Amino acid sequence: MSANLRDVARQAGVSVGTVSNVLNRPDVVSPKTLERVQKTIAELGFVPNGFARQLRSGYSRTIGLVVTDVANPFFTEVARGVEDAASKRDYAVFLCNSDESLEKENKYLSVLIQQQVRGVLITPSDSKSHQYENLRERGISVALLDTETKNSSQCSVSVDDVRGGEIAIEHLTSLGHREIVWVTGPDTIPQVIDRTTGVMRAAKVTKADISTVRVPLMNSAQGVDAAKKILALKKMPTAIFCANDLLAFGVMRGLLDAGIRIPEDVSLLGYDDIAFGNSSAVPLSSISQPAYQLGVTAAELLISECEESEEHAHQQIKFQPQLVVRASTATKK
Amino acid sequence: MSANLRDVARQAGVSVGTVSNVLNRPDVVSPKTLERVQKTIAELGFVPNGFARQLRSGYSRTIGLVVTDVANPFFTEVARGVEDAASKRDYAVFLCNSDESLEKENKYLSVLIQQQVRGVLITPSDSKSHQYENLRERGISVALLDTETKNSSQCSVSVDDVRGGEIAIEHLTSLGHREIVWVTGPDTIPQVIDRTTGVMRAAKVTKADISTVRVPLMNSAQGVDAAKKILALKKMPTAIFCANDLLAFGVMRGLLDAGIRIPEDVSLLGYDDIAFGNSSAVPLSSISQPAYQLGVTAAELLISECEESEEHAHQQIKFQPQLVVRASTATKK
DNA sequence: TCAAAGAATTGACACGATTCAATTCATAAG
DNA sequence: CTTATGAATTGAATCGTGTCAATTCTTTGA
Repeated sequence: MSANLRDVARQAGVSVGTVSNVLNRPDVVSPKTLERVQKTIAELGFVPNGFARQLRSGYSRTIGLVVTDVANPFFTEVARGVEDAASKRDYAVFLCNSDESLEKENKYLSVLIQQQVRGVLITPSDSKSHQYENLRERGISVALLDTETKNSSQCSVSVDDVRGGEIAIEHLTSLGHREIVWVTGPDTIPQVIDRTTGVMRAAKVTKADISTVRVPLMNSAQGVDAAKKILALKKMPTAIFCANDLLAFGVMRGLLDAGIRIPEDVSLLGYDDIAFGNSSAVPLSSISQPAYQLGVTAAELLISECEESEEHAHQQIKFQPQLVVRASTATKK
Repeated sequence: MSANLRDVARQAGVSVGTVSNVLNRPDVVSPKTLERVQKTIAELGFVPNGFARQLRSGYSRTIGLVVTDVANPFFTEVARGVEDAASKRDYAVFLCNSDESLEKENKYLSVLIQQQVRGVLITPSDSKSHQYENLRERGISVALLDTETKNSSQCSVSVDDVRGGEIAIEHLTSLGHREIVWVTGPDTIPQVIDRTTGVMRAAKVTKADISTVRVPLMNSAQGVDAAKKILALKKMPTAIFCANDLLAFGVMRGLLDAGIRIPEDVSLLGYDDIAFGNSSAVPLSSISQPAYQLGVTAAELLISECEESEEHAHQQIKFQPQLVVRASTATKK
């Protein structure tokens, strides 16, 4: 079996306390012993047992990241940011996938509690959930990711989704579109709620006519379904705005297959600006979000909250979305 | 702070041993006490401390998954399979991203050792690595994912990459192509090695002429670079085969931007058959792999190895790739 | 009513690291 | 050569749970 602290101590001819010091406070041990112990550690291939360490210290160096869809490149980009930032601080990341289901989300939170994570970064799949208090009572920091928090008792890092919705409608109306279909997911998802708010607000100002097509999940298969629903409408819209790029790709495929041209017959706008956007059948115009940056910022914020819990001031950081125009949107003919 | 075993025991008026039995062997404790203790557990919101538990038992219910690129939809699909299967068995998954770097891979393996994972599923970023022995000595099971193992002392779940390479070249040559460019990654990556073997073998049989364009990473940005290199070639090929779809998307973009038509001027074939394939500018022909199934199978195999380490017989499972023809490949004119 | 068998419960010890008061060692000043 | 001081090292106690031999309680049959 693998070596433990005591083995190292015996081998190096020092006490376990000293070995522990070598690992955690190398400055208090003499250079000579330091070197000798480190050599022994290397020889035995000793790796400290994380559990024992954390059992004693009370804290782990692990954080949980709960996203609604790992298959969505937007979230993998976020995850990459989280992982890079965490790794820099020597934290490991548990990546969990809630699939937009509150049930799965709660299940994973339970698992994370058992794993005694130090903090959790979560993209809530439902606008109201009280499970988070539960975590905090256990001393686990929680920060909201890609969602703005209502109460200031927690950190959040988000992108202004209301503004994103506005920008989208402003863009489409500036191209002359007034008949717009808004393709979106369940109205329990925070991002959906906010983007809808922005859409409706901008529609009022620009006198655009919005009809909503709602699907249960925000992936590209559902986008194809949405396209069918749109084709079945009494009156075809002149523009379509989708709550994320995956939906938009599905809609695009559904429409192209039905012989509808983009953007000649209908303009199509996505949200997230995932990398594939410029490789799609018609390069997709979209609302861009700083995904990687979002992840990095969130992880740094969470870890700093974990480590300085007393003097930590909760922050709500909000990034601004940006319009990226490619080929799928054009002026109304 | 949150309650522990001792608190529950005191509150319920029993010993810690009994509470522990309630949790782990409820059959040995009397129904009356069982109920009382369970009620107390609920009242105090007690959740067992995973560390202490695992420290004592020596085993965690956690596995590590190391992939070369989380941003690649192929791997997120694999990861999804792993997670679903693990979750069914009550295991949590650490998802790590090696970015095709041996250094990062080793770093994550260290982290996984510290986290005392029960097993590791890994897509090696280099064909030879001895770190795995290190894990096994520590009692951590290791199974290879998406790579065939040479020695039968470990499990592996893979797709026949040699055959995949052959299928690809057979397809292209059957369309009349003889001048083919093989766009691929570093020849240290196992998949690259195997696919190259298949390519060369089939090329010999079909008398095709293969020239290789090698890029350091297998993502779509590198694909764009590869397209530039291809355009700079003395003689344009009539077909291009890419080691994965991301590369192919990049190549596609690079060529289309340069005014080259696909498949009229050149046929393009990818590998992985990721979901975007049918949404791309030109729907991409590709070699399909059962990604989700790969993940599920690997996780089940690994977990069964973990739990029945004595009577476990190592298995090498190999799936077969399949050709998916879309619009990016056509007969040579 | 009593003894024996079986069921239920107990509680000390172990897991492997961290912590910190106590001890030993090294150095410099008197 | 002593002593005072600070640096380095030690090792027992501790974290929260699982295990298991030992103990107590309950039931059963004569």
